[in-house]
Amino acid sequence: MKSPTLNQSIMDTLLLQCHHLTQFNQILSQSIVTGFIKDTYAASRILNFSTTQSSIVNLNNYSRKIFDHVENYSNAFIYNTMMRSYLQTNRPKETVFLYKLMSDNKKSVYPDTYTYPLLIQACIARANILEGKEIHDHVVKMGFDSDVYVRNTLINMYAVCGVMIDARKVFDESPVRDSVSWNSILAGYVQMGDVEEAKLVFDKMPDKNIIASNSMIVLFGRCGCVIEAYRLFVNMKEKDIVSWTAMISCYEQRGMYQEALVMFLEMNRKGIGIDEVVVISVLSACAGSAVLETGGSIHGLVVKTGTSCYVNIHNALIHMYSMCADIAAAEQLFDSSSHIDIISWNSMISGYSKCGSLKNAREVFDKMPVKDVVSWSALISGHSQAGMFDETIALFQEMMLYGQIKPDETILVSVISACTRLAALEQGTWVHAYIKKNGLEVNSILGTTLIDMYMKLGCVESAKEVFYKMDKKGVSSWNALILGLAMNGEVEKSLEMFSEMKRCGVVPNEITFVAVLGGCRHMGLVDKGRHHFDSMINTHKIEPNIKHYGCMVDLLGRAGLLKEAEELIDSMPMAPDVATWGALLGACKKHGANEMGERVGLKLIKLQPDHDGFHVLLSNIYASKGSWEDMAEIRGTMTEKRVVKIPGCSIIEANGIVHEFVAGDTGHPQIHEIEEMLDMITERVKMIGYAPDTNEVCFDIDDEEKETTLFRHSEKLAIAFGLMVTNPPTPIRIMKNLRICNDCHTLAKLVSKAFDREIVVRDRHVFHHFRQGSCSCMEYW
DNA sequence: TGCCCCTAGC
Repeated sequence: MKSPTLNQSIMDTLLLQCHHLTQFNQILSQSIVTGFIKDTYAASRILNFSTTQSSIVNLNNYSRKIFDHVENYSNAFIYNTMMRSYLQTNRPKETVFLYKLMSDNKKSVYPDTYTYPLLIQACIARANILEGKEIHDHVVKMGFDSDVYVRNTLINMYAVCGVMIDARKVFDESPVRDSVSWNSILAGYVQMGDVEEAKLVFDKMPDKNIIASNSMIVLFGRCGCVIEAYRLFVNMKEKDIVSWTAMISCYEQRGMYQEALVMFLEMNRKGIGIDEVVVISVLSACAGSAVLETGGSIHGLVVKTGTSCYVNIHNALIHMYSMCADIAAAEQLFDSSSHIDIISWNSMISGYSKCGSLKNAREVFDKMPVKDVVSWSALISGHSQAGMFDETIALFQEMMLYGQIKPDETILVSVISACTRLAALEQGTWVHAYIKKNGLEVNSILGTTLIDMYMKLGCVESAKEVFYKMDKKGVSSWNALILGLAMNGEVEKSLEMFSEMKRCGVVPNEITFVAVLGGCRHMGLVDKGRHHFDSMINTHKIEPNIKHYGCMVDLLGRAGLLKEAEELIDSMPMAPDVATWGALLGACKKHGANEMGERVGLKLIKLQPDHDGFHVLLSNIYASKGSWEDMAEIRGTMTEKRVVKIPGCSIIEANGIVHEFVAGDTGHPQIHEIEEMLDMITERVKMIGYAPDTNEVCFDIDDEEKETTLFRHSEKLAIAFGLMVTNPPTPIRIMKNLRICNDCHTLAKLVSKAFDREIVVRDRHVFHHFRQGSCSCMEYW
């Protein structure tokens, strides 16, 4: 019986004015006392209120109370309302439970066409496709499968679960299809990234509504079809904020930040308005392009429109300022946050790293209450980019020891590059083993980083293995392989891979040609070098850059074609740099072209007065022709200008520790043993024909002293140490900062034979693999 | 009496 004091319209008014829990409780108790709640209409109003006004009422505490009071079950209505309440408050399990309750209730209430869409949504929320299929069977049995709402929800369910065959079946067999049916099936293909099928569906659509068009723009954006996205966008009869946002984020994701910003400005001019989504997208574009000005004015706009209170926008602003290297603005926002989100903490780490303030980055990191993989990644890659390779590896080890975080691709790439730079092969191999053991995906970037590491540390076979196992090889992967093979003396194989690359349809870029020409240079392949240089310009339409010219000058110069090399320098469209002249100077030294050498050397010293190498080369040219006075003058200039000859330095990794030797070094703790070993080496190699090549030491000193200086070359110390602390068949791997000298080269060849050990020396330019008395460089370096 | 389906960002 209805109370005279409470009816539907009074209740509606009361609920409209209800802003506090106490008021709600009054309405509820009045409904219960008067018995008004027994009516489904009243109960559903109260239920809906408690679902939508979660800030006032916690539905969990009330739903069953309200539901259990209902007596009038004339149809499924109250069940549907209840199911929707559960669904909207993220309790899909209870939605399904209620359906089961309804099916075996004794009041003979049956599900209707409204029940199934709710129920199917509950299955989607539970990601339970098996349950969904069961419901689909019920739908057919109950005869609701002709209802367009039910069918559309089924299409949607199959589509979001990725079962496009079933989605398509429901779609194709539908007696009636409305725009939602088309949109739902299209959404499935969009989600799968199936551009071809999506295009077919979209083309067939009778009316290309705004939702479908927006989805297509999103899909084109994700697949990188920017032009198609734009074509669709401009042809749309009407556009909404979603269309604009989709187009902007399409540009943003392809790195076309300028276009994204222009589009945002146009959108503003047209008075479309802004929301949280578009602001975040355009702030990402500002962050990506480091356009601080635009970022700042968007910040102003955000404050004006009051959207700055969203935590996501706050995060995006901090990220934008960090990436634009305006660390002060980022700090200000960060410090003013009432609650700091982990994304903002991470942005601050990246921001400090970007500014090179690694100390601050570490401080922020240490203060963080909870760290995720992004935090570690920002810190580790920050150190790697700052060239702090020891710290990069130490942080990685710290992270692994901590144990909670699985490294992501950025971290792995940073650590592997650090290993490459430090020649820490053991550590690098460990990281690779970790990747394999954990089945992590080796994508193009990670694979290329691994190839680069193995190649630069002289492990050609391991590099090749990585290359062949890669599913997607980018042009950089091929470049790393081609460059690496050439570096390791396998120039023929390198050029073969270059042909193979072209055969696979991969378009070479300018870096590829640096590698190819570099390979020709290492082996003195003048004709091949000329051929590739020409084909780069004429076939591949790549303008040679200064590096390509440098390679060619070096190649021609080394082959003794000094005049042609100098002519090439004269023909360069850009000003030759020190490396180009340096290559010619080196060639002059090699071929005893003292006149040209003197000319080029003096030019170089003018160009870069503080470079040690040119002074040394020039003084060596004077020394070799016996012009001791000129040489003394150069040495004098060097002292005057405080040009110091960079000492030769070799590093060798043994049992996980990197040992460094400098020429003339006496500081190593095991120096006495090393010297004894050196004596033994000398005796053994002298027996098979070694004679010290004292020409290498171009100081004006006597022969005996020359020999001693020669024996203090860093690579000799490293070889001796390597023989002491490693066992065959492990190769002795050494990295040298300068080029290996003639004498050390001869000695290494003989040691590899006399001691039956492989020695791998990476000098400033190439690898030398010494095996059984010969070297992979074929005497050409 | 009423209620049910499809679109965008980090």
